[in-house]
Amino acid sequence: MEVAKIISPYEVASFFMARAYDVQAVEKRWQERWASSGFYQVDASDPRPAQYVLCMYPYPSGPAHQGHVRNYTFGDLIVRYRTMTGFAVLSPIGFDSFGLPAENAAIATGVHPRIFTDQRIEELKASLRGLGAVYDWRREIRSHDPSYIRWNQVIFKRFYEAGLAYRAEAPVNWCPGCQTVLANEQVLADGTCERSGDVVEKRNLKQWFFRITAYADELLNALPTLDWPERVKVMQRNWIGRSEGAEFDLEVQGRPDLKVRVFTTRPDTSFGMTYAVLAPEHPLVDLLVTPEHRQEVDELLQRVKTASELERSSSGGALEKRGAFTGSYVINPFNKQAVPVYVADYVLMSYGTGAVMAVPAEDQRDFDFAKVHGLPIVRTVQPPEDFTGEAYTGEGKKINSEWLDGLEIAEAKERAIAWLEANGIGERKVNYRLRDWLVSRQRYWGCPIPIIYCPRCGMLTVPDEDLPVLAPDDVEFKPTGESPLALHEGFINTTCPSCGGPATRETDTMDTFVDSSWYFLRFCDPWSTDVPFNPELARHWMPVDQYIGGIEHAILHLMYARFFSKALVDLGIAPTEAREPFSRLFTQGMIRMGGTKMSKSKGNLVAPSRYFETVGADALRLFHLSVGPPADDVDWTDQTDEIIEGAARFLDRLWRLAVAPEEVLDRSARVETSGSTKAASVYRQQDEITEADMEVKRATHRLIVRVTEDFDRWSYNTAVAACREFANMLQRYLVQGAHRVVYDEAIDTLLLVMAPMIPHLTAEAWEIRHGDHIHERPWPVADPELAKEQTVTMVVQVNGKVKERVEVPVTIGEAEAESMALSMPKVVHALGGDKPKKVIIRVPRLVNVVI
RNA sequence: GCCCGGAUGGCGUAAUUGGUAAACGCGGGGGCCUCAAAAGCCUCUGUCCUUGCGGACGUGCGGGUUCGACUCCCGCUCCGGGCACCA
Repeated sequence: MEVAKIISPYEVASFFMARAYDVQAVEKRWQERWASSGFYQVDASDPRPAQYVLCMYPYPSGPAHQGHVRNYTFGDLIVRYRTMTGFAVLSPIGFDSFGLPAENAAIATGVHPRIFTDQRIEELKASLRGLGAVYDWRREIRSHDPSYIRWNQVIFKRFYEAGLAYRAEAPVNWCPGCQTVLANEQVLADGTCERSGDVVEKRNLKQWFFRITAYADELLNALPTLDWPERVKVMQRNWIGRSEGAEFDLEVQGRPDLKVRVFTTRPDTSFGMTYAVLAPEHPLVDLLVTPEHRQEVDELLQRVKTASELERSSSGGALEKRGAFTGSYVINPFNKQAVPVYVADYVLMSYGTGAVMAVPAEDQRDFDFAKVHGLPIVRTVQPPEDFTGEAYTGEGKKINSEWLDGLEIAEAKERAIAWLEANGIGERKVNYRLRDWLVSRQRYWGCPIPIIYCPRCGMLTVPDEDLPVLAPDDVEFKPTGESPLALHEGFINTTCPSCGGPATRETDTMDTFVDSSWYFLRFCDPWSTDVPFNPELARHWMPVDQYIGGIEHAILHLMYARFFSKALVDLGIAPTEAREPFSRLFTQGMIRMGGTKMSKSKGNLVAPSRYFETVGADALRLFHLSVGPPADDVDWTDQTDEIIEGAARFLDRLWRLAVAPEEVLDRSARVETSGSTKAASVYRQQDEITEADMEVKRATHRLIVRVTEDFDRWSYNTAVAACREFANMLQRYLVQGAHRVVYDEAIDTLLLVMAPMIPHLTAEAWEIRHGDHIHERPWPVADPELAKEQTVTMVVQVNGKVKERVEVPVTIGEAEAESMALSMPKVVHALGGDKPKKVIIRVPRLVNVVI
């Protein structure tokens, strides 16, 4: 590394007073330079290898909150670091700008959602700039931009044409608070809306769906190939919920025209079926109910219909399983026995066939129901002798199962399925918990679904040349809950693209998760006007090398985006490289306050602007990097401000070390000499390199190794610790008399490795020292010889307890280490003249004398 | 209920392969500088016993493996998250 050209402190006496680190001015200056220089704008023609680093598309809710700050600090660090290591890093950003809050604000204040949203975007952009995060702003996308809406609608059409989008009547989750349909994923376990908290109701409506289930197997099978946090992959696996089993028919006694089809994952337990159950919504219920049981069943159905999701699931538990006997019987094909058919709300119409064979001995839900209704229980698996539970689901040998007796479960399953298939009664079947994605929303502030209904021609898509279909601006936002689109005559009424006659538009808009399901592809080519994005440009950048976001998107967004990517590849719109869109994912922890969620009032207290205006963005960034592992949650406490101030103090000290070393000396010298004299010079005059100098040189190269390794393993907190430790050492070195060449290399290295973390200060200090831009410098490379430790502390133990520590060369031999250890007074004393039983030597770290 | 994480000083945390537990920081104590303060600098800070030297204990709890365990194994407790009648 070249010798730094530093402005001599002797030239201007008041140098460091004049050039004291003015946080606000320096940060502003560099933010403007990064914005205007185009340094972080990259194109596919760039000769450097491509990297794509992306933070999740933010919803613009106004100024950034600390969760954003954390996210974008990590993202910015990677962008700057990878750029320094020689990559052309694509770092785009945009805004997930459709959604309910803007529309609710419009209802409350009358301000149009577009105006509201654009204001919020400007506020968020200001926060991002204030943080010093760098982006290729030319590529900015907003969901509500007509050019984006257009391609959203084109993609919807392609999905529709390929059978991936369809319209169906379905019982949907209706939130009375939001006055709209919710996806299953937006309904919490207790049956309330994740957004408003209202109890969600069931309604039957014609809705638009995306056929994500067509990709269930691929979404599941590709998970192991992804470099994602294991827990996110587990969540996705559970959400897809693949289960293997068999589906088969049960003949209805006395009704040769009817059959009840059931799905089971345990075909081996079929001999233990003692009854069958239909979901209340099952179409056969009406046909199977005998007149004498009609009233009882009707009462049950009535209760189920009015019961909210909440009641139905919470009462579920174990005991109060509600059900009624239909009066009909079905024949168990395995043993030809007739068993009663019940209707019960613990069976769901939406999974499998909506009907099950009940085997109480091997299924706890069936067991609970059988107990309440006095139904027989027949074991088909021999439980262990000490088994004290009710239903037994463990391993064991088959019993009471005729030709399956004595077999293990897995083998019995295969035989049972083979038997069903051979006899034409049923077959092997795989079911998924994953449902198709309901995308219809009865809302204004979203992407309109490009469909026209013609009384003569039926359902038609809007021709490509007429896209985008845009929502009209002249609507009234009223708290009636109905979408303004459904009330706007000018929007609804149109002409049929086929026959030219009068027709009406679809008034539903798309779930905003649609917008965020392909934006990362549009970022590759946000300028294209003839296709959603140029596939060659997408091929160049995709897949995203590092995707960063919150754990809260582990299931929904990440599943939808994977589905979209696969579908777009199959439709020929995206290149195969995009099939799995995010090769590496990092999910950061959440910011918590007072142990729970951030309240609005408290949330305001931690607005980042408060720190930008005082300690500066670098201090806030340094705090977020150092407070703990990036994946862990952060508790925002009383201590937090003090830690941030500590970060600011460190920055001041780093500034002095880099551009005003004489001040460091001055401040320390006052202690050393009680202020009577000042050292004559910052640096030692002698030219020879001493062992102390070599120690600093070696520490410098070790710093490069440490920080680089820590960056690569997402351990920013330890990278910061390494830098602080190094700075502490440099300060002592300076006070004790530094060799100028060694010191300059050390401080330059420290600035370089911290440049991705605290870009403003390092850029300013570097410019003063060298006159050029630190972020355009290459990442430092350690000399492996220098990075090696020369000496190490060897521990001498007696029976595993540390007795002595001694500095030894790393090259120490076993014999030397042993004799050194055995001659130590404490070891000699412990031995008391005896020979050690055993000596364990692990050079150069440890000798353990066992006596 | 099932599936994942996690538990280390007063606090946030570190220990990358089974080898010095507590790096780095926050807070706190003492000191220097100052008329004084702020800032800065130096220093101490796991617990207990001891005047000191030194010693004992110490990574949620109980066992185990090992010369040696924060780390591996078995059994628990508590906390956080996900799923929750998915047959």
